Amino acid sequence: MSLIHRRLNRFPGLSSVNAWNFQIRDAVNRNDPAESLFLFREMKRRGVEPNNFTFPFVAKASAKLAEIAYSEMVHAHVLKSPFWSDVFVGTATVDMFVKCNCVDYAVKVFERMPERDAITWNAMLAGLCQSGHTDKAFSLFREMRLNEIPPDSVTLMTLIQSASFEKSLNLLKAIHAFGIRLGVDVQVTVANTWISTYAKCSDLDSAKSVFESIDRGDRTVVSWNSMFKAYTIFGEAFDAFCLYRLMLREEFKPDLSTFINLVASCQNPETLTQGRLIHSHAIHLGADQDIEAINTFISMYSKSGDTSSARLLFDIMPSKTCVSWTVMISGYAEKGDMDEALALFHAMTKTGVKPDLVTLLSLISGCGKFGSLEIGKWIDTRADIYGCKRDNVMVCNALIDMYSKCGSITEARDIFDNMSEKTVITWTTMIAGYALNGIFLEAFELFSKMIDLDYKPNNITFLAILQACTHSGSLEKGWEYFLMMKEVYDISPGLDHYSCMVDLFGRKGKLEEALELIRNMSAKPDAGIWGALLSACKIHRNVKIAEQAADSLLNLEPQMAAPYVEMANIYAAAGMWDGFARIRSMMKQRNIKKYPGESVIQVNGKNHTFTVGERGHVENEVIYLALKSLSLFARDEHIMHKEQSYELCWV
DNA sequence: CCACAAGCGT
Repeated sequence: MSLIHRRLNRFPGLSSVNAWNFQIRDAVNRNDPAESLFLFREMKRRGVEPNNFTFPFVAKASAKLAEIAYSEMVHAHVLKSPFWSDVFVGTATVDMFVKCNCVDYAVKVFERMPERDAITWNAMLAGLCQSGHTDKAFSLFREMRLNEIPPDSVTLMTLIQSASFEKSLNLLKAIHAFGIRLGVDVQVTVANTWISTYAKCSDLDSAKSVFESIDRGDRTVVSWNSMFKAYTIFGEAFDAFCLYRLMLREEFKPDLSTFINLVASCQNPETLTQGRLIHSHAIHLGADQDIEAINTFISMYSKSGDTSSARLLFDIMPSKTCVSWTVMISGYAEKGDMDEALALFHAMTKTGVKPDLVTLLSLISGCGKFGSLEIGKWIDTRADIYGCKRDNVMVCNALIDMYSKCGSITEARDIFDNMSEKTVITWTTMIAGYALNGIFLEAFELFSKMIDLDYKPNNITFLAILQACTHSGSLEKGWEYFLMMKEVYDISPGLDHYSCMVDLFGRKGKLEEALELIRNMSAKPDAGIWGALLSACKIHRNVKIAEQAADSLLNLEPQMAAPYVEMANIYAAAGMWDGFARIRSMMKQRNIKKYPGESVIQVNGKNHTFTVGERGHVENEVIYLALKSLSLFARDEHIMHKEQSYELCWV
């Protein structure tokens, strides 16, 4: 208080409103909204009445704080003052409520304003667009036009946000066309927004053509960066790299975002070299010291399989954020090194960095993928300690997935049952869990329950339920779901769905039907689908269809050994030795080699490799004895499942 | 004495 006193007394004119106004404005501009609001209260306490300039400043401060309680207070003061009808004050209030995520309040203020100008309309429009009230936004926009408020470039930018929110290409094209027809001045910023929004709406070509339409001289580094980001979204790492070279040739200076967007396009081992080049160029230009950039580089290395480079960068970075730790942890978790991931997690909490949702989710999903049930349980019991409540839908979904992948289906179901709020993903995960664990009746039951409760299944839900059908051999049920998907939910089946159906028909020996289904597909059948048909032909010894399947398969992937081997076996089983010989010579001619499959399992951090027919492991005898008893056990299980699926025929 | 409100890429 004394500090304030001293500061206030330094301004002789502080008895006047203006002096207070400047203090309040300065605090906002210093990015100290709390101080600004404090000064406002102090001013009121001393009996100085705010004027029409005071409120917009205070509203801006409250908008920055984004606390509804403060905003309501400011609004109450506005209403009590004679300036509530002022356009500036009203617009600032609308904006304040928008920034507090209180669109309803903003609308109320907007509707009561006796006078509005273009900025008021734009502010209101932004509120509706940003909060996802797209329909309301467009009806406001129509009203705006009826009131003959000419839309400007800000209006246009605001509307683009709604297209971005809806991820609707049609909407975006409509707004783009509208902008062109209206002749709104095309500033670079507008063009840059077109680029990134086209990319978000999955239209890379339009993004490219907008970029190319900007005059060379008008392009800014943001234009280039937006293009890199676009290529990254589409996974076009090489195009991004070529564009970067062009950028340098045209003597543009890359900035931090350039590197962040550019290196983000390198996500797999094939692009590792390119990622390295970009990283070294960033070092060369001194753009490798920023924490966010380093995080992106670490992510690039670990996703490309170069964990040691990732770790090196991680270890030498001077300070680490939650993202840095999370990127490194998920690098290990995705690779299956759960022990190292967990060790790093401990180190993270020890350092005092609080894990966030992403940290937990990547750990949990790693446990599921690699069957680390113990670690998974450990994280589960501590989830709320680390700031992620166990009632968080995403955490619960991940836990259901983890438990069911580890075979603990009852624990998965327990979480499912205790969730206060479920999404389609929750249901899908649970159904997939049952399918994976061979508990098909539950999967089907859950699916109908889900529909009874008015959840709308999506393409992944249908994939899960079709997989349940495939694994239980329930052809009729599968066909029913397949039709339901198209006819009731208007979801066109993807390659995976077709693959399931081909598998189902194939296993039942209905090879003609399977082939017919493939022929009627709208999309081009992929290797998985032909492969499913081919292995079905092998079971049911149908040489004719097998030849077609193998033929299509070899057209798609001529270097893949499996179809040759499969086909050769089919010929052999049918006693067609000339066919067999033809395949063998084809393999020889095309230099196709079949490597025996390997199976790797990690025990206590050591890799153990097994190949077909090989008995070289030190503990060979124990292992194969255990394996034998397991397969006897599995046979019993199998019979049980078969009975279960017979039951289904009566349902 | 001066002045206040809207939009945009990572």
